[in-house]
Amino acid sequence: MAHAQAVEVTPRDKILEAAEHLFARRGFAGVGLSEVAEAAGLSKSSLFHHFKSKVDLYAAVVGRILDHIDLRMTRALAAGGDPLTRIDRWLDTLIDFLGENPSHARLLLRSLFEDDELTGTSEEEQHVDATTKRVLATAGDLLREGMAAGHLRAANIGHTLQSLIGLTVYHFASGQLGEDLLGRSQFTSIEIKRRKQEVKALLRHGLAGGRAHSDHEED
Amino acid sequence: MAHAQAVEVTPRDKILEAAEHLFARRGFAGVGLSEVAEAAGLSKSSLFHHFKSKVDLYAAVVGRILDHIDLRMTRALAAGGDPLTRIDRWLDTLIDFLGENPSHARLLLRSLFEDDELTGTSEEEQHVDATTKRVLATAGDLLREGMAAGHLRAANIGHTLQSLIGLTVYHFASGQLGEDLLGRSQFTSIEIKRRKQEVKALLRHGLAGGRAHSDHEED
DNA sequence: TTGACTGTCGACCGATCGGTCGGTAATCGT
DNA sequence: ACGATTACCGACCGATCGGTCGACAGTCAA
Repeated sequence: MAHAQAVEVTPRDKILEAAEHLFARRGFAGVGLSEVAEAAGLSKSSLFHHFKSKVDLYAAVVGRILDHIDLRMTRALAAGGDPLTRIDRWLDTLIDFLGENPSHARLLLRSLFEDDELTGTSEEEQHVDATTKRVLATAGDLLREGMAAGHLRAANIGHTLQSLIGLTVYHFASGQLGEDLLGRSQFTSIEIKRRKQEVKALLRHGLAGGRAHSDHEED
Repeated sequence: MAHAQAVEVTPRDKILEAAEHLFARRGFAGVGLSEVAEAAGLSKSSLFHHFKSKVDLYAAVVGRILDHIDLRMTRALAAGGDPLTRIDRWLDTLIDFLGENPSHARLLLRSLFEDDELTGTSEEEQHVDATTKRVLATAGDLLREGMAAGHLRAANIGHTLQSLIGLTVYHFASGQLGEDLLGRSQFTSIEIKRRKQEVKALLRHGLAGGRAHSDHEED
């Protein structure tokens, strides 16, 4: 038990870390493996000892992020409560996760674009697909539950999920444009907190009527 | 006036068209110029006669899309009406545009990611920046106007713009995932219409309370 | 001590990358 | 009729791409 994997940072993890940064910034095709190798402190040949191809490495990077999301979402929902409370906690957890690291949202959004062509037959890629579906199915169930209980307006589930992704993942993936619109980085703790407030307010009241509506609620 | 540019499809346009498709699908780094040349029916060397570099071509492609958006948005707002009507028309116009061609939203979203590094000193790239800022500034003014008139809840302008982009551009850029969630392509006329309804409903009522709220409004 | 296994590496592969160059055919204004 | 300009092309460039291969050091079980 001298070198248990608890503390030790394996070379595989160093590669994944470096690759995550690079893929998030420049995309699958925009990153060379020599670059990844250098950032990970290895030679290019050594990468192929840990991953059998570039697409395999990419899938592993995306899969790791999805695993984190899956874990934290599941944990957030397991805490119980009525649907509205759980949706709130679900949103908080998601936004916190995306706000932790600028690479996360970028990579997730990019993976939507890229994997349309990345064939998708390897084990790692199937895992990505399965985890994505699992996370989204859970969120869909949550919405359905809220609607059935009358806490949520009856809306199209698919479109609503798309809206939630757009409101969260896009925001933290928007890079310089988002920063310009906000006046400061999306990833400062104050802006992360504000994003939660704005998204929740939008989901509660829409954009309508400061005057005609009750606006005495605050977070 | 034998060959006025009204009807004629210039080779430059053919290149832009081909490049738009390809860049939208695989991104800046993922597309080779030989591929663009072939799709446009030209040799690679000829590309450099019309565009001085790859980044110049890319900027021209993005710029052309932004010009279309700018034109149609401006026209939509010029028709007048109270703020809520104009916001509605602004949304309709945007969603119609994004729904017309799957490349549009993809390319716009991709350009957010890519241009963080694409230096941005050329004339074409400055034009892209300027047009983006103009479109967003117009939309921001529209929101401010609606809030000042009391038609809209007082919300953070930057975050609200981000939300609107997320609700529209992301949706049409989401590719296979969005298709899976919807059960059919985002670009069928029925799903485009539905997206308008769902976004507007979200902006009007939020997600809250089918039971406690009035739900007798329909589009 | 040995043989198997793991991790790392440099050298190398064919292919493709963005881009240059010199030349040719057509079209233009004068 | 003619020089200039426009559009296009094939041949070519150095660099980099993803990926392979054989060698070498370290660890561990037998």
